[in-house]
Amino acid sequence: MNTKLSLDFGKIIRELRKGKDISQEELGFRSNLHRTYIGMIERGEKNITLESIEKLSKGLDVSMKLIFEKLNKIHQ
Amino acid sequence: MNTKLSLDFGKIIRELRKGKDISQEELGFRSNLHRTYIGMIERGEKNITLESIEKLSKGLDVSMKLIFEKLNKIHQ
DNA sequence: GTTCTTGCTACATACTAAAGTTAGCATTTT
DNA sequence: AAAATGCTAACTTTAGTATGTAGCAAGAAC
Repeated sequence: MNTKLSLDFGKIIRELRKGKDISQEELGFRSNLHRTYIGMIERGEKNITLESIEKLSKGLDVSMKLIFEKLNKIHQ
Repeated sequence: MNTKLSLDFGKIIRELRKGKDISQEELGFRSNLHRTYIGMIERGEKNITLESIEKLSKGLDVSMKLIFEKLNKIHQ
């Protein structure tokens, strides 16, 4: 992957995770995704699906709406 | 699939498409996705990826942010 | 009023690209 | 040194593409 979109999305996830001050592993637990997969997402290497976006949003305790509001600001 | 999330997402896409008064095939052309895939998404049968969400949003001429605002209202 | 189109959608199947999951080790950071 | 992250590689599952069939509605047409 590594498209502008996946890179921008990863940046937002990393920013939100750091804002909560938790590790990739901890976010992995909270969102039921593997820690290495979290890393791939943050690096923009994967094209995440809707279900996984929802898992991440729950793990980060934010709404998907918020994620896309942030994405809207930095993307394009 | 056919999770609550994919069903809710599909409902919003169908609603937006009908609002533009275009067919699944026409939306397929505009978003560079296959016509049958548009149908599957609207029926909640597939777990769409971020890239395809962006394609759909461009084809529908709305922002991803708007899609998730609408999703937020009906989902959960 | 029953036959032709015509357009749209549902649905089945099959293929191939890539998402999702995991393990292991290297590298960076604190 | 320990904790966190990067990175690779292998594997399973599924998204996404493609083609084809069937059904339904509306409308025109003879």
